[in-house]
Amino acid sequence: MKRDSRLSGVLHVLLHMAEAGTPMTSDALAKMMKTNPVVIRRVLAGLREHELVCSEKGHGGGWTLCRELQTITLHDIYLALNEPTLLAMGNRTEAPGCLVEEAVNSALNQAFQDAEALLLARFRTVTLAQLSSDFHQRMQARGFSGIHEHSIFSDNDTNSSEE
Amino acid sequence: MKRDSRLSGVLHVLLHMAEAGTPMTSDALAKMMKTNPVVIRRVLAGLREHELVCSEKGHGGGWTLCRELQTITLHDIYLALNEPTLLAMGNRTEAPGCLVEEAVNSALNQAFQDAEALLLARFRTVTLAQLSSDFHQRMQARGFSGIHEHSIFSDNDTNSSEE
DNA sequence: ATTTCACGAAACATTAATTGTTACGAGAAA
DNA sequence: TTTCTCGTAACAATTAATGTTTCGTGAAAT
Repeated sequence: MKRDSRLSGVLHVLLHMAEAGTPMTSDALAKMMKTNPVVIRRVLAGLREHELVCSEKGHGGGWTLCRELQTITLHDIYLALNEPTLLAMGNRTEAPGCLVEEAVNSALNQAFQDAEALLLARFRTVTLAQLSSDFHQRMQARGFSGIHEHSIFSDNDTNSSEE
Repeated sequence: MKRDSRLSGVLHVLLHMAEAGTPMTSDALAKMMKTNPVVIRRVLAGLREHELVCSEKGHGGGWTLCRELQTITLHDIYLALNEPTLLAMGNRTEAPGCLVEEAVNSALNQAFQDAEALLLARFRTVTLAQLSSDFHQRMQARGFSGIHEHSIFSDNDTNSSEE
């Protein structure tokens, strides 16, 4: 079964937005994520409803974070993504009339619920600020000199194009 | 994202096989699971490779459990299903060149790995014998009198058809 | 022997979910 | 008034999963 990478993708996007300081367009984000601008808008529209990001039209418009990094947890983002499925497995049917099915569901549900609870608990403990801090540490470790250079984020990002 | 219910389904099937005593045909199992006999064969073929079930052709043939219930854990079955994905979410890319991505992956992977480990640990502790025992307790609780009746397993199962 | 029953396996079809794309509208700045 | 950007709906493409058909093989019943 294929894994949903929207949470991972959104985190990537939000951290880049935090670094940018200025609004980032759907086009720019789409290129970073190697996807389509409309897909970016679709996902960020959900975050906007939860007031995690703001969008502005017109010249100089685009997407910005509208809350402090340290106030946004992974759980907030998970909620803003509309609580996507966490586990790839589930029971065949709920509301079974079959006693075998009931016994099976009961055993599996205990395991599934505990795993979900663990994940959500973790999500609550991680803030965007922590991820950002981790990112900056990695930059230090890679010998970033302190002021703007090419390829701050990656060897592939070409957003620091012609200057 | 849709959940994979093969584990749940296989458990259902195996417990019914355990109750039956005699070989069960793919057709009979398919009707129970409201699916196609070929689908049943596909799934059980994997279990056969791991020597959890045996199949026999011809009259009186079908599928039987070939190990004792108490020796089969959910983890054995999970392995026999070829270790299906446990979590519905994953990282956008591994092997990132982007430091933001690295920071994100690192944080998420910790949570994901812990949740997976929890699930697998649980799977190791549960045997088919326990599920079977749970099933029998549920039968008692429903007032099963002790000898064969109609609808042992469910109000829907029509395998105890004309007698 | 022949028929019937059952699995084995490959090829193909269908379905459902996700993702990508196009097109057009509306607001804001240059 | 032109350009930039998001908003939205409709549509297309892709992919994974599931279901179906068909024919082959072995085993038991007749």
